[in-house]
Amino acid sequence: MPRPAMGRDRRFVDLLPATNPLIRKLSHCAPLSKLDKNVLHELATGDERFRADVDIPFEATPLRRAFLIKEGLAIRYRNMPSGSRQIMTFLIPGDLCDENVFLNPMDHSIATITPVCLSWIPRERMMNLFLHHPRISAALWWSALQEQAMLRERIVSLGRRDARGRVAYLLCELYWRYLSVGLAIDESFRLPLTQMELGDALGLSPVHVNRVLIDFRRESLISMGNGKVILLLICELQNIAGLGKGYLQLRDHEDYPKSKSAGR
Amino acid sequence: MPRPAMGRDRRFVDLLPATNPLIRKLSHCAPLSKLDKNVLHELATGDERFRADVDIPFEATPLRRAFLIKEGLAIRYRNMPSGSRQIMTFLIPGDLCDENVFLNPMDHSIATITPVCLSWIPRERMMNLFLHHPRISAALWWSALQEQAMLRERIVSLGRRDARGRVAYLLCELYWRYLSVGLAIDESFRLPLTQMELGDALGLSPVHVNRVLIDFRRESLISMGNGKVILLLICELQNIAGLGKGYLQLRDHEDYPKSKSAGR
DNA sequence: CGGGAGGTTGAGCATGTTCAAAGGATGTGG
DNA sequence: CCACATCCTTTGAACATGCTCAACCTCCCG
Repeated sequence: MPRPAMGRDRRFVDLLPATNPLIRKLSHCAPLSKLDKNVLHELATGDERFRADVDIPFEATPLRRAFLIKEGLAIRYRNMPSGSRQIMTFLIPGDLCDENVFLNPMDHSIATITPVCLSWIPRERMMNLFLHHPRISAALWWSALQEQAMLRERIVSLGRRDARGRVAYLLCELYWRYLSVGLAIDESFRLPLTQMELGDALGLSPVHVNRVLIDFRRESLISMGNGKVILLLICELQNIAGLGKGYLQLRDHEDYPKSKSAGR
Repeated sequence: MPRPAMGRDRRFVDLLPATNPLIRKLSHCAPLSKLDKNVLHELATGDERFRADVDIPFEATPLRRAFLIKEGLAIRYRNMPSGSRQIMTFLIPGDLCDENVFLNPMDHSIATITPVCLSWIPRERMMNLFLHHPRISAALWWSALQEQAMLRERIVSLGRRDARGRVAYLLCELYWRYLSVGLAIDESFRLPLTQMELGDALGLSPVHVNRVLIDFRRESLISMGNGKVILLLICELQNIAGLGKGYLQLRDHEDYPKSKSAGR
């Protein structure tokens, strides 16, 4: 039986997003005007590229700023004194990361998994958003709340799901997130993670991740290969994760602000 | 040896906060003008009181709104199909909870632990904040990011800390949070949780929580009784949790917006 | 062809779980 | 004021899920 070899095949960049993933994501959060979208489009300035498997440096730059992932996959992680590592979050295109988030300098680190293209957002430009673009402000807040919900869901995973449930949930979460920025096709998406990285995200040992994945494949729940995953039976995966039917789909705004425009 | 009886002594309400905890919390996030503070003060309208150990109902009200905890302790939790429960978050005075956060209707529930006093914030008033009070907007965003950091820290707990580390961290987190809204005196604060509830928050069984707590007391790290905890050796607790010295203290804004006032 | 990274497999082990029972504290009704 | 009921804590012992360690395998790439 040929090995699926899911892991490091990191030469590819993401499937091309038709539209700016940040705009796409925030559009789910609040209705944005043309102007808002333009502002967002010009928010993130010069691109900077990073190789795979490197830390994104911070201390180098004294001034704090945010950045936006444009392409690639990164992680927010923390090394424990014991030598183990916990991956807190995967950062995918469209994700915004404010360094101010660091409660303490180097509370954690951010590293690339694949090659990453990101662009920096100076502090004052971020502030201008709040001063002059209330709908974007609302969208940012709302988006932060959605991310909170995702983090809470991961807390549930680590707290109360067994290994199978955790793996199943992670696959679903990543699928939904990629879907919401237009980077999943059908039930498949790129997942260039080693089993060790998966373990570090799931609070499991790599070998146990391995066993679960093998089971899932044997049960025809998923199929992997070439750094891509296909979720063959999403419903069943949700079941294993203990989620109701459409559990974590990102819900769009409903009654969100029909505010008067607030141009710069 | 007399039992410390930490658990249910829920008759007391919180120590009286000298000032509005929300304002107190957001002041850490961005410099607020007098006006901002007034707005915040009048943000949350009619008080509503709940008994201990009841769910806060939502479906009853079709219109979505947020609420603010004014007094008491509540939890955000989820019941798993298996019958177990995961507590995602403790809600303490000053915490804002937007029902929109629910990614899906009843994605999870909110229940009181002690008697709780909260007040509702209508949707449109929330929106006005973003339209007319940019510094508050920024503070809200920033506060949401801080909460994210807290959630990530809990992910680390559940993913990579052993039982002792989890308990130690939780105690520190609650202590810091109470401190930031002025509800901790010295190293002690009210903790009206049963060991079962602690277990549900920590992803541990109640009996194991028990054993850890007993150890901690034997080691004179903490002291409990009457629904109060005293952290006798915070440094050592942080060590056990694998945190550096001042790890999770809430850091204040530094270079945050010195924006022009933006009165209504 | 050789080396390295990652995947697979097995066996013993450990942390934390489950189940069960008993002990204190508190509140209620007789 | 006592008896009882309830809720929480404490303790012990068997058990289980997932971990560690170690080996081997496979693929890819230089």
